[in-house]
Amino acid sequence: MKVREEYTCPLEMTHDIIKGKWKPIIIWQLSKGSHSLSALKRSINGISQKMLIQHLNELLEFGMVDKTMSDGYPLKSEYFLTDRGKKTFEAIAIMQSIGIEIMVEDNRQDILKEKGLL
Amino acid sequence: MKVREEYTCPLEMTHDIIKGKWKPIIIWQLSKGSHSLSALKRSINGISQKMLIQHLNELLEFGMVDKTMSDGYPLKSEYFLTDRGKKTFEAIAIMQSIGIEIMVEDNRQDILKEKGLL
DNA sequence: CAGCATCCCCACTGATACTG
DNA sequence: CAGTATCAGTGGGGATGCTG
Repeated sequence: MKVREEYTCPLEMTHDIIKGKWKPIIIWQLSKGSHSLSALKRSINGISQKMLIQHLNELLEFGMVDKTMSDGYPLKSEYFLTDRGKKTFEAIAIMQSIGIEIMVEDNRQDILKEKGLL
Repeated sequence: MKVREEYTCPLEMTHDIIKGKWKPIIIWQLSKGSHSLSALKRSINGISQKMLIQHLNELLEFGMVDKTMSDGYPLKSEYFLTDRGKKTFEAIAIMQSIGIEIMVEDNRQDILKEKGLL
């Protein structure tokens, strides 16, 4: 993932972390209790395993996510949000509420109702 | 700009709006009082005029920004946040504060001090 | 179940030059 | 000042197949 070499404003920092297509949803699902790769994959509509792992690794690099591994079989790894990741979740929660408002204003509540968000 | 055709979750909606490289900073600067193209360009480090206009137009499409034009010379146009844009600014303000925290934790306060953010 | 390696494409970005 | 047009590079995203 390509990030600016120089940050002239803190906003650029957070944006570089958030801008990946799947990152907000991954953080969202991590906070909702999905911790294993397979659970995350199941809970995120349309993501491929490769993209999931790639974005998780980037979140690891940014210190938003931490990971535990067991070495026995079957393999089991767990991802969870760090404090920094939890803080970032707050921003993502607001993004979620904005998305809901926009969909309501645009009369697209159908999807929200389907998902029990309304 | 490419967006998902189908939204399975409101978060994807907001993310599609925010993901452009310059959009958060543009919204930030709009809320800080830069309204003309030239003022925005001056206040945003490293943006080209083309990218500025392109992102502004996308924000117009999403209903985050509105615009007024006068037809005399010299040309004068003004961009400003809609209510929806102001709401989105709230999320961006949080992103900004997260960025500040990260830079402090990573001992990169130098930039923040330069800009009077600390 | 968890994760890596390849290959490919297209969308985003950016530089430059031109117009009202 | 405000905006359009064109062209080129690249890296993010996705499909697929393999490994422990």
